[in-house]
Amino acid sequence: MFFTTKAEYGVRLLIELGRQGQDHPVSLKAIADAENLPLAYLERIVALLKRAELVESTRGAHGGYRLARGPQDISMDEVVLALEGSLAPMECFVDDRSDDGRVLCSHHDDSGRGCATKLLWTRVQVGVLKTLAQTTLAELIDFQGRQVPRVDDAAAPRPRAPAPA
Amino acid sequence: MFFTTKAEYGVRLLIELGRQGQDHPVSLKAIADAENLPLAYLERIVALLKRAELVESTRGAHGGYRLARGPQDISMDEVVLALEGSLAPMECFVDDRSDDGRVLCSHHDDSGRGCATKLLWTRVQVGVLKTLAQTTLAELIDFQGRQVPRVDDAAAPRPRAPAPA
DNA sequence: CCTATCCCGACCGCGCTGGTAGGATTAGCG
DNA sequence: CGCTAATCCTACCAGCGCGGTCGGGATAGG
Repeated sequence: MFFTTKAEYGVRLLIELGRQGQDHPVSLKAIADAENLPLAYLERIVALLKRAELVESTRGAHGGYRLARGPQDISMDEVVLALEGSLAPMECFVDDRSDDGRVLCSHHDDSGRGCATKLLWTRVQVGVLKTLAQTTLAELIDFQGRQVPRVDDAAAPRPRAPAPA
Repeated sequence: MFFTTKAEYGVRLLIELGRQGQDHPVSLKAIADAENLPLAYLERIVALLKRAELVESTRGAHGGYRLARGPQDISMDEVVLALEGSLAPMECFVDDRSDDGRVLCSHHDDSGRGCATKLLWTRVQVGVLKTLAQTTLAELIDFQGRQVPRVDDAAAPRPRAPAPA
């Protein structure tokens, strides 16, 4: 499993916020009901999004949350990073918090030569980060709008058997 | 964490086998010593590789393991798939074992509309699978050979501040 | 003041990961 | 014919992180 439900729920939450528009705050209760998610758990998740300045909150009665920016300005790398902490593909990767979600392998040398898996995990990580960065919240909201359930709606470069049953 | 140590150890194991050449079998003990890994645990890992027909074994004294094919014919998607089971980015993705490691989301509909995160996770998964498929064992072995420790040796498209301290 | 909401910290069961233990089987070698 | 080096197999176990709950505090509208 790459990601935990934190990422899943968090993204669902953002989508729900995006659907509602940014004029009025939406209560967590409403989102929890709509998406059928545990409210108490959502509270902890939305806290992560707030710390990352992806959502803003209004306290008190009729309060709630709203997106801090337009959905087209929210890319998924920020979101997933905020929710999951870091995106290390492997345990030995250690966060250097330079600017983006890059992390580095801490095995510089066991037994003289460096660890060869570094190349592999780095490639994977860069790939994932790039994929996430290229997907915006707006896309997901839009996707959910159309959604006549269809596989291969993603980036599915599979020129294969075109004839279904 | 994307991957567990099974993937890490398994890949290291294959690299070690690749370095030794395919003429004589290499004992797990030797690999465990060279890579400083727990032997008993390696046994369970190599069993996965054997089931996937990535390595072959010779029993008895002076036995051991060797690669089932040349390192340039072993791509990492096969390897990681064999070691980790499936590559589902999210829990709701369920293995359909069609031909490659693709898996599908099982939430076809909650509350009418389909789940919007599907687009995101599918993209990530396809990306990872592609990255893995494009990396061969031979590359990793070769990479370890050169290895003057260097970040940005992977696919690092970051034209940024060129001047370090 | 009451209530809806955000906020925060403590707690907890469960499953999986990483690792161990112990033994059975197989094959080269003296 | 045993000894020993190796693969093989199954059961076991501790620790930890995930997913989730609980209780209560702060805050603001009616």
